[in-house]
Amino acid sequence: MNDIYALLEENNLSRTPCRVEILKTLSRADSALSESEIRDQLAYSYDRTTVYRTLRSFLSQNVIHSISLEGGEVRYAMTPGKDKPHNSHHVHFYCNNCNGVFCISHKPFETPVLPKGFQPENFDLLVHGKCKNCTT
Amino acid sequence: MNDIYALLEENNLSRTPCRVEILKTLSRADSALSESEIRDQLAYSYDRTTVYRTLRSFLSQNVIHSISLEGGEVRYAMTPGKDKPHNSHHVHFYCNNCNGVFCISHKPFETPVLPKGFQPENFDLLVHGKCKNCTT
DNA sequence: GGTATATTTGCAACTTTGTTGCAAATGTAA
DNA sequence: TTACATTTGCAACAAAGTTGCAAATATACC
Repeated sequence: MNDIYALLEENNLSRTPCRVEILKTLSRADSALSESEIRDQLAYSYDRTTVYRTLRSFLSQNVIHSISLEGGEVRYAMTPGKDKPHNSHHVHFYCNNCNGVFCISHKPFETPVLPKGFQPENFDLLVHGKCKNCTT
Repeated sequence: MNDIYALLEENNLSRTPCRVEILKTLSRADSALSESEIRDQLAYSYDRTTVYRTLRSFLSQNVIHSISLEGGEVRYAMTPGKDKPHNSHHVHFYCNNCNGVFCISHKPFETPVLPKGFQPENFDLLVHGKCKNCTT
């Protein structure tokens, strides 16, 4: 709980109930949540717009990050180790079975050689498969 | 043009003007297009629903594939080498400058070790940076 | 604690996208 | 050319993205 207050303070975000609630929800979530899942899991119901805007401001401060799935679905999760030096390699895992999305911590991974003229800056890898809960 | 007819035939899709148009549009596109970009570039205007459904059927036949960007934007592009053996590694490049999305052909790339219990099936890598047209 | 100021919320409104049902139009095969 | 299977356009509605504005709330200062 203090972590959440600290996180808000670090990012110059005032401590409002909606913000605290959303961070609590995302913190306790096992996997990344969609906007509507977040809304459904809030203890108190906030306006759609408020949740939308709160997510925007968390995103812009890098308090949370979004993961875009096939077909355009978007999920949100706490940004792990926000304070650590910027990491340009991100790995997420999508479970074909339970539809869960997990942030995978990892060392920078090998990246493919790109055609002449392409200058890479960062890498988002989405791995599809079966997650730890679904591989019996 | 004959390629397009052949592609439709191979996939048991009847040769309708809308389908031919959409494939022509995607074929001549340098980068992946959004649904509305496709609609705008068609020589004749088809109903939104028709374009939507046409894209669905192309997707399900793997004639085209979709790329999901940050924030949930979706782009579509021809599936290169649809007939080649299934490739579980996909690489796309998003240009931060011109917003173009490019399919990158490549050899299978090294993938990071996943935590215990996660069973990978395929890998989608989205590289952000500057594309060949924008690196002066 | 009380107040002034800067933020955040809720609500209305509107755009775009995703999606379905249905009847009319079109493609395909015989 | 007919007969049947598909595809299209249109109406309709849900969900998501987005903005403006006034009311409610948080934060800083006395």
